[in-house]
Amino acid sequence: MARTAGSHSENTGPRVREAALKLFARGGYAAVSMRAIAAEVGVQVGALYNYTPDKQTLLFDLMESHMTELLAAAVDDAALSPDARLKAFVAFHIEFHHARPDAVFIAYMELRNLSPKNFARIEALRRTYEDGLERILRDGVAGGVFSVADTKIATLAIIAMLTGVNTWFRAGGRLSLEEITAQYWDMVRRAVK
Amino acid sequence: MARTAGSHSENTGPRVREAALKLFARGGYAAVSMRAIAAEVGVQVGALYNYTPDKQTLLFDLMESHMTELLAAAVDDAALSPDARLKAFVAFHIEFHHARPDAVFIAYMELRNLSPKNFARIEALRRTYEDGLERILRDGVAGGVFSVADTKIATLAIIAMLTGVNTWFRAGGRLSLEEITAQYWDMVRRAVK
DNA sequence: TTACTTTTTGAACAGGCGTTCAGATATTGG
DNA sequence: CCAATATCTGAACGCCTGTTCAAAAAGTAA
Repeated sequence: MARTAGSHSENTGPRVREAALKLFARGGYAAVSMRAIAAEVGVQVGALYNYTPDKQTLLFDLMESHMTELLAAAVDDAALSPDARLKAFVAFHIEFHHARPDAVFIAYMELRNLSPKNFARIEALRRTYEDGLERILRDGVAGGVFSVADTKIATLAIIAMLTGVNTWFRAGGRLSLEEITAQYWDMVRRAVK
Repeated sequence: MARTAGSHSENTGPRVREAALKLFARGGYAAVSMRAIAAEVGVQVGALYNYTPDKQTLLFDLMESHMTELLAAAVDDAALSPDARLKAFVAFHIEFHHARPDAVFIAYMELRNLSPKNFARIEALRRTYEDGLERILRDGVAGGVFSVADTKIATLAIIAMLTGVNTWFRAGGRLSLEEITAQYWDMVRRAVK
């Protein structure tokens, strides 16, 4: 056997990435073999190397895509009030992360499996995202509507708090995501006031 | 060669656990081989099996020890005011976690590598810890000094926020742990007021 | 010294790992 | 229909995996 009927890189490529995303999130990068990814796709292991030069790059590409999408989606309208901008950030962060639990999990858990160079690139993207929130806080402090001792620490604290939702929230539970978002916004708002 | 000069289980046992803790935290459970742990201890791989029946149990024992120590150390004096109790909790959580970054990292990252039964036991311990904080919040709400819409959500939000310190704080940086603790207490206090 | 226990070695087991590549088959364009 | 290209298979490479165990050396107690 060789090329299979209907095979096409436009189909197989995304399916390789989807399978890797799912399996890495479920079992961890180190515990997932290339053969397991191939089996999930329904292909022999050698075929994966048409779509990635190696396993490490496959991981990095997933993380970089996630961070790039995050940055592209995180729009901040500096014309609005700091309060409105912060509220929008809270809602955006919760919603965006909730919609892609696997990518979020990987982006937070598999940093140590990146080569130093790849790690630095992902970290730079993350810092850019954090800077977006810190800018809001700084503007609020400058305008006298927020009161935080250190905007960098408040940034990290807020992001950690919001990202934590992903570790426990499951749709269909006691509260809807909207209710949870409202409560987090309430806590964040008061924490910086 | 066989038994080595000076070898004794009271020495080797703890060193096996220390090596496993360090290497699991650094590289992840799945990526760390028993041979790597043995090399860190300075022993051949077979010797490890005098100290653990298998790799999985070694991981579980590390996590269970950590959670047990956490629960033993987290004392809450219900005679104090909710405010004082919450402040003590914040300081305790930051300090306790800061003192054992490897164990904390493992306890949060390697849950998926536990067998279902072991996972359930660790989760029960974690829930017990969370319940301690929630009790403080509930008492504060009942006494009218705290105002939170949902004590369970506030519990999870606060713990996520505090645990986040471990991901970025390094001694010798811009701020001391005491200053950071003060700022987090400030944010937590206002978030529940 | 002797008998016994504790601890470690070193080799072995069966199987899994990431990666490579020649060759085979399917698709595409002329 | 034919030639060129895209895609996949299947086998192989050297190496690493968790675990087991007989044998050997060190420690202990009489």
